[in-house]
Amino acid sequence: MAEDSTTRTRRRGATLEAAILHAAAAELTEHGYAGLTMDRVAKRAGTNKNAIYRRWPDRLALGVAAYRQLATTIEPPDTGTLRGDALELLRRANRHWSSPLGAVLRELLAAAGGAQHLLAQLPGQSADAMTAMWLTVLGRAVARGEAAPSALHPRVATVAIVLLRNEFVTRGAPTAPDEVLVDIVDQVFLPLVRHRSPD
Amino acid sequence: MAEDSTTRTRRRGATLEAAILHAAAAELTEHGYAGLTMDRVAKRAGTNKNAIYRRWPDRLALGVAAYRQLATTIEPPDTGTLRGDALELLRRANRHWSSPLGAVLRELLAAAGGAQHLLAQLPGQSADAMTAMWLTVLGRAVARGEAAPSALHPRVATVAIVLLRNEFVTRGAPTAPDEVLVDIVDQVFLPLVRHRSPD
DNA sequence: CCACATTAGGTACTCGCCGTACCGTATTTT
DNA sequence: AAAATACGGTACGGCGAGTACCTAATGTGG
Repeated sequence: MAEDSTTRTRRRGATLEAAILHAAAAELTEHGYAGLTMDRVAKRAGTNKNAIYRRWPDRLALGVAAYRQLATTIEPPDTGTLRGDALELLRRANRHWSSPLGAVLRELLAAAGGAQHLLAQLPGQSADAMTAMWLTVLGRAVARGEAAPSALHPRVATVAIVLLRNEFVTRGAPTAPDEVLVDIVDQVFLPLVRHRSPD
Repeated sequence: MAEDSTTRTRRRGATLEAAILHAAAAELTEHGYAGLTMDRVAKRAGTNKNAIYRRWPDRLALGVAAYRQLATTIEPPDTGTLRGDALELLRRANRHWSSPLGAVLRELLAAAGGAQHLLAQLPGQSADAMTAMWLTVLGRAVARGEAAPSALHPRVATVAIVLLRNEFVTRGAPTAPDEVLVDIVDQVFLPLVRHRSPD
């Protein structure tokens, strides 16, 4: 058949799915989740809403899937000191949550409410991954004698990151000053993991 | 004029405002914020949307105002021990966040995004009020010698409640088991405020 | 190489709900 | 009594989610 400039072979399957996700990710960065509309995604992907609804049940699911495209997974740091590792982790989180992408993440978290199956798909958000990272860092510190073994406790290990997240939730803060991160580490995290009552 | 059964003197001003708020509060408890529609509130209050929009700029503002009707302000406990006070505060928060009203609060927080002027109107949510309560309790503990004076630090004082809130945010948990509260107090809060590095 | 099953594309539609406009009428104020 | 104010009724514009239905392209198995 005639291949004029606007005609390209019809996409299907994985190709089309990738195009939709790409379009959704672009819309997400430009307009946020609130401004993510199915019609615009469809138009931008050069297709229509049917193709989207055949793949994702609703707007939220598409939003989560598109966000995953944008988020990168991270490796635990190893600066040699617990203080350095903790600060590095907090700074990474601070950068991410301060970025437009962080704003999108917060919108998605809000929209997901308490739907675990969706929350679990948000990288760096699944409580398990975050906890594992802090336990890794803390485990090395225990081996170096920088922290008490009894500190290897999920709730203790993640105190710092939880406190930082709180800064974003309660203050509507766009970004947390570095002093806050230092404060969290020096006033809360390090005292907590160092001197622990023998229980 | 004839007063048949359906005719009552037309309400205005504060009377009407109270009726609207009452209706909105009822809708809020029955359907949550997501299910709070202006049309239903108007109908339930026996008026129409005009009367609402003359008073509140949009649905969110009405939702916040209605929530305030439902939420009660609280006094700091005084059980005689820091552990008792802390547990009591956490249990109160747990009860509230577990209740339908707590779900509404989370919806409102999500919808408000980072709009301080609205966040500030949510009782028990304004960071200041919460912080003040914990500092009060902690101050008494310091006076009793149960905690180090250096623990009188906003971020330290509120650690426990922040951790509990985190349970609700990350797990979509409907309620936190009491063991979690005890764990937070004994594993994190008390160790932190008791043995602090002289710094 | 052809019949058939899939799946994309196009379009139009329903539905819910926010927010606004207009206008007549009751109540208050002067 | 007249004027100003605020309520009540109703209708409407707009947007966006999700659905229905049909046509056309693609791929697959015989």
